[in-house]
Amino acid sequence: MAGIRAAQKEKTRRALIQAAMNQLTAEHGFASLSLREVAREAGIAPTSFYRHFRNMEELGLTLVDEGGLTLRQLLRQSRQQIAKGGSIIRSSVLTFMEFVNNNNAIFRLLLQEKSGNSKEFRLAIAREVEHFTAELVDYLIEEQQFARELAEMQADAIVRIVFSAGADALDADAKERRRLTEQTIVQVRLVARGAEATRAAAKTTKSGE
Amino acid sequence: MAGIRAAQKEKTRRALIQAAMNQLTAEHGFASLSLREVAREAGIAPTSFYRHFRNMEELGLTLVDEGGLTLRQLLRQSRQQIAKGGSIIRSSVLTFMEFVNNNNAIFRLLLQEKSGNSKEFRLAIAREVEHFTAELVDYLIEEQQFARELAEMQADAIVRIVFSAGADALDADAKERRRLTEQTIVQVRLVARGAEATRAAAKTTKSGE
DNA sequence: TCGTTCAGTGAACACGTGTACGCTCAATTT
DNA sequence: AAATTGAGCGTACACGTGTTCACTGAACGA
Repeated sequence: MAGIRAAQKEKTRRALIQAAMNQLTAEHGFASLSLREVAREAGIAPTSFYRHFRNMEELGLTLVDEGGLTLRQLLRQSRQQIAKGGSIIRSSVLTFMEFVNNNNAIFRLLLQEKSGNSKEFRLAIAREVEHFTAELVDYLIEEQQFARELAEMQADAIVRIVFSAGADALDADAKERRRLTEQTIVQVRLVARGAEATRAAAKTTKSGE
Repeated sequence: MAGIRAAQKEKTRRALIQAAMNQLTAEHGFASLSLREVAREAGIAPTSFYRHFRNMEELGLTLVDEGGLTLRQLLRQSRQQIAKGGSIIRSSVLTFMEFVNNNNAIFRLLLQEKSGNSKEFRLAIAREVEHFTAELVDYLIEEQQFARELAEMQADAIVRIVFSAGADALDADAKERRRLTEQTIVQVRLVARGAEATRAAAKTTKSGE
């Protein structure tokens, strides 16, 4: 009942996934990944690839899924750091940047395929980003008592800024990355302050009627 | 002195650029563009390509340059139009979204290669984006009397938001694109208001010392 | 008018690609 | 013990790729 056979299959499946990851560098993206090279690095014959994936796209979607999984781990981490106190904005941005730093290849894949050539890829990644935004919206409504519409505007803007900064961080050295992180924190606070001012203005208007 | 020869060369050069544009679709990005196909569509032999560009990368960089130039000219125009009244934020965002809509292929190219696999591309596009930001910074300092640092934070955040929204607009239908445009205008105003509040707070602090 | 320049050509080359096919042989089932 | 399954292999094919090279002939400068 050990399933020697199934275990071995899973093992080489992981080898294929790992091989694909390894070949994803700044210079060599998923689009230019070849079935043969991936198979070679995984230590199997090119034709054996088909025992595991119908084609390269299917492998790619698997990678995106795994990337999304890791991204949700980040979200959980971030939420825990908020719970134990400190600046919500600072700790969230720091956690995000740390993720980008530690999962270089995956974040790069997500970024590239976000505006890549496969609609299926684009939709899959858009879904991931929406999760991120939705959780931020919930936080703003429940913890900060923002009106839904204003919370959505704010959250969407913040996510755009943070992801965009994450993209820039990929090409940056350590020093530049620190600068970028601090800048992002300031920018997110700018948005938060703008939303706060907007809320205050709305209240004044309403009470002045 | 007409330069029949030079004129003809320029003509087929334009044909090559146009051919490359035509082949840039949502499903078929620049990376998977082939020299031979581009040459074929331009109506010349594959080998003649080299009379105009050293390789495909050079062609791509030309496209990036042209796209960036066009966009900057449009935005400058739109900024000048505020002299005759109207919201500068609204008209700038509208202009930008119109560009995205009318120059689908180029904007897609900019987006993809922004986080693509060629360092030279990434740098070229980063340079274009810096141009936008720099012009916005100048405007904020000269026309709105912001301090340099605050102007830079603000401008950078705005550019990130707008470009990110532009990216989403590529996959959106007309209705969704309108919603996205209005949302972006609100978000940019959020940032502007946050910067305004920050400036006001700083002045209060200073005069209170 | 005569030599030079040079955009465009066509054949050829070496290479990497995806994938179809039939085979092996150990794990598994009957 | 015998039959079946299926992961992995090796060969082979057709195809598109970038790039080389020697060439043609019209536009050009002297």
